[in-house]
Amino acid sequence: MDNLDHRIIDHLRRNARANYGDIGDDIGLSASAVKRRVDRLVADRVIRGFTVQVDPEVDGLGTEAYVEVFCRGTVAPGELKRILLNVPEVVEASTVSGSADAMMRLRSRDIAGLETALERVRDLPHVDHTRSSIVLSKLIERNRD
Amino acid sequence: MDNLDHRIIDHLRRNARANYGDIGDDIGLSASAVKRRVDRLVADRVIRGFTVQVDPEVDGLGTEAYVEVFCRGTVAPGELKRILLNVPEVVEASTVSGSADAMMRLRSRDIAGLETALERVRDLPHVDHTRSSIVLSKLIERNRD
DNA sequence: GATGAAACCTAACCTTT
DNA sequence: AAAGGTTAGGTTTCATC
Repeated sequence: MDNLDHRIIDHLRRNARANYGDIGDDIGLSASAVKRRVDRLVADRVIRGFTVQVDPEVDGLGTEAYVEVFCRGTVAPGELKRILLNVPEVVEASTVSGSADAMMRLRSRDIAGLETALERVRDLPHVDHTRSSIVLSKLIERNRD
Repeated sequence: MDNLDHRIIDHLRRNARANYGDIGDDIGLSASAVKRRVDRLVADRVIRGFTVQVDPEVDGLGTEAYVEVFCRGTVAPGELKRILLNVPEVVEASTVSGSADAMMRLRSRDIAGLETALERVRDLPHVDHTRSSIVLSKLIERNRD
């Protein structure tokens, strides 16, 4: 992870479909040297994937909520992950410090979709209750994912 | 924006560097038909850009927290946005339903960086207090951004 | 959807440090 | 060894039909 790797990542962040020659021209390496570095970055999981930024309206998932999950007793993170993966609306989930066991981000078509997803989460084993904050309007979104 | 466009976008979400031929094989179109559609999706700004998902440690932002913001009185969303933009650690912010006025996601180098960012948030005008949940481990991350 | 020329990817081989 | 450059082939892109 030297300076050249950082500059390659910067370039790919701006355009993940850039060709190796152009990246190389930018940073002063040959195309094949760039390819070798990109391959290594992918193999080392420094680069997790190449993706596309899409107009949110497109997939009809305009409704979002932050939901804290409170469990009964102690639940291992792996177990929690396994059970939360059953709810497709769960876009993100992390164990957190504080009184909640986990924080999730949910995405759905509309409020009704959110409601059914929340019912499913509350019916999962170990889950005691949840506490939701429905997103009213997005103020800031600085993409670094 | 028909079903084929959706399937192209799904494919690109999984791998933004996929070639047109492979996408075509997946959905039953020729490479050139796929290219025309992708070009159109980009021109129409349905596809906003192609980017890369990188290990957060790489840019030294391995520590993450969800933070609820509670304000004194009522604050307009635009005003809240303006003041939160002053804190670079705020990666995401939304107004939310419930007792908090906003939910933020913060990213920083380490816990100390999080602490100073939180101090800055609490010192902003209108902000009364905050409630933080520091991420211990990420369980799920289904990318839809 | 097909065609073909230009551009690109990629792996093997060579050079340099 | 480790990292970059060069070459050459097969593949992909992309404008045109």
